[in-house]
Amino acid sequence: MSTLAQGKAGLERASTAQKVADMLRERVLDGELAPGLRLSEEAIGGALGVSRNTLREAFRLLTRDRLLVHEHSRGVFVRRPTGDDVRDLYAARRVIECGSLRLWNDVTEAQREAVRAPVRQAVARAEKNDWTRAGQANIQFHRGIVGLAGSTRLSDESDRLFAELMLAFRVAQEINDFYQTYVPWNRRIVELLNNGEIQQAVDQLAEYFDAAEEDLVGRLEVEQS
Amino acid sequence: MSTLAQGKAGLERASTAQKVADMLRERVLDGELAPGLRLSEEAIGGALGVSRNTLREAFRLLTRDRLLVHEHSRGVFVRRPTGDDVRDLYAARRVIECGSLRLWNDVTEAQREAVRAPVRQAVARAEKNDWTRAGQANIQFHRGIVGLAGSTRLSDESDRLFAELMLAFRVAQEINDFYQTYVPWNRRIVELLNNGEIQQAVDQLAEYFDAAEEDLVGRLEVEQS
DNA sequence: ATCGTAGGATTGTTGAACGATTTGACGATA
DNA sequence: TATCGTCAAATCGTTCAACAATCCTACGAT
Repeated sequence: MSTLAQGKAGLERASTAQKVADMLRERVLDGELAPGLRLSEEAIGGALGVSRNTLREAFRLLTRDRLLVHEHSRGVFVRRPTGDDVRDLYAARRVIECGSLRLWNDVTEAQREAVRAPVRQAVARAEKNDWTRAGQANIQFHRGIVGLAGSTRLSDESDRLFAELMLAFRVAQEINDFYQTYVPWNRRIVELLNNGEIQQAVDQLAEYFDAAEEDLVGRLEVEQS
Repeated sequence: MSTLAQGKAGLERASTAQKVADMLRERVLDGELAPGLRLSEEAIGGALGVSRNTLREAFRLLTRDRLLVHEHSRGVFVRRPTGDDVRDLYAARRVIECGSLRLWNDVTEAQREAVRAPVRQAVARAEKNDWTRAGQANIQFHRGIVGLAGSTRLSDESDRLFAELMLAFRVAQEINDFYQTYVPWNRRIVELLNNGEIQQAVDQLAEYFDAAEEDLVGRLEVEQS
């Protein structure tokens, strides 16, 4: 029964460490815990009402997700992506997303719609100048692309890359206006896909990555000083 | 100074949890800790002389690497990959490695050599019927391919995929004879690359994945019962 | 201004403790 | 005989307190 299988997910009690990690992840991604900030075990543990041991387990989880960095005997810090990190990030995205996009003709219609729908949303939100939500839709667009590959492992890793990129955006102070340039670009990619011009769509996506990377790295190195 | 930079890596004291995780990782990958086995906190912790808290940190690390699975209030187990896992794994590898291979003409000669050399090694070892080392060289071949992308994040994730695949091999009981069929295949791929026939090489690699996946899934579902 | 050095703060790790959950065996019931 | 509670033992989840190891800072000495 599918209903029972669904309920199972809800039944799985999340461990305290997992819940703490989820809470901290949100705080990091929404910017409340800024990149570079040191997370004191005592302070955070006290504020959240969990023991140091449990908190350290949560830290390990987020360190593995590359949201925190762990320095021996110095503590954990909110990751502060560098220009090199961003280059590495985009090198990975180029391979993953361009490779996934090439599968366009081999996937289900539902998978294809998971690429198209977020672009429509992004366009609509951009017209209302709601750049925050437009940005979220943009991420959904890229999640949809990776989803074409049909691998949860690949999708999970991509989610980590996206999260890390969000941190880089924060360092570069370009939360809102970044997507402005690229929404039409995404729209064009979907058009090419709908016309069956897969190779052109892949090329466009690659160019998008080139431009986005250069832009972000540039702003980052300025901020670095 | 490069010598100083090298020394730095050695200076970084690894935490106890990290060392324990590394030791357990070896034991899992060399088969001493078989897939499906439950890892008692008390037994393992006692044998290794570390406290339960530290051991649990190590477990978290390996769980994140998908070598262990954590079931709430039941403990951690050595992962036992299913047919679906293998399909997911290969879906990811197809995208990552085929996408990386396409970059053949855009990378340094050293990167290309990191693909060729392991194949020569694998061939030499296969001639001596040293299938264990031939298998290791085969992995180096695929690591080399991913390395073409130049992303440590992508390479790290691929290493996790490889490790998980080793577990699947163990469940399928096909440690030694598996690579026998595929060594010549890899040789052919390198030949195509050297001749500049990138697209053909990518196609061959994709076919290799198809065959390997089908083979492995088949043996796995037999073993499942 | 640079270089030790001592002291305080924080992390690394341990061991014990106790509630919560799972497991498996033992009967009771049909 | 098969199924269903019930209960005890084992194990996990989490906290707490303690101490060693390490890092950071401020203070002098040169």
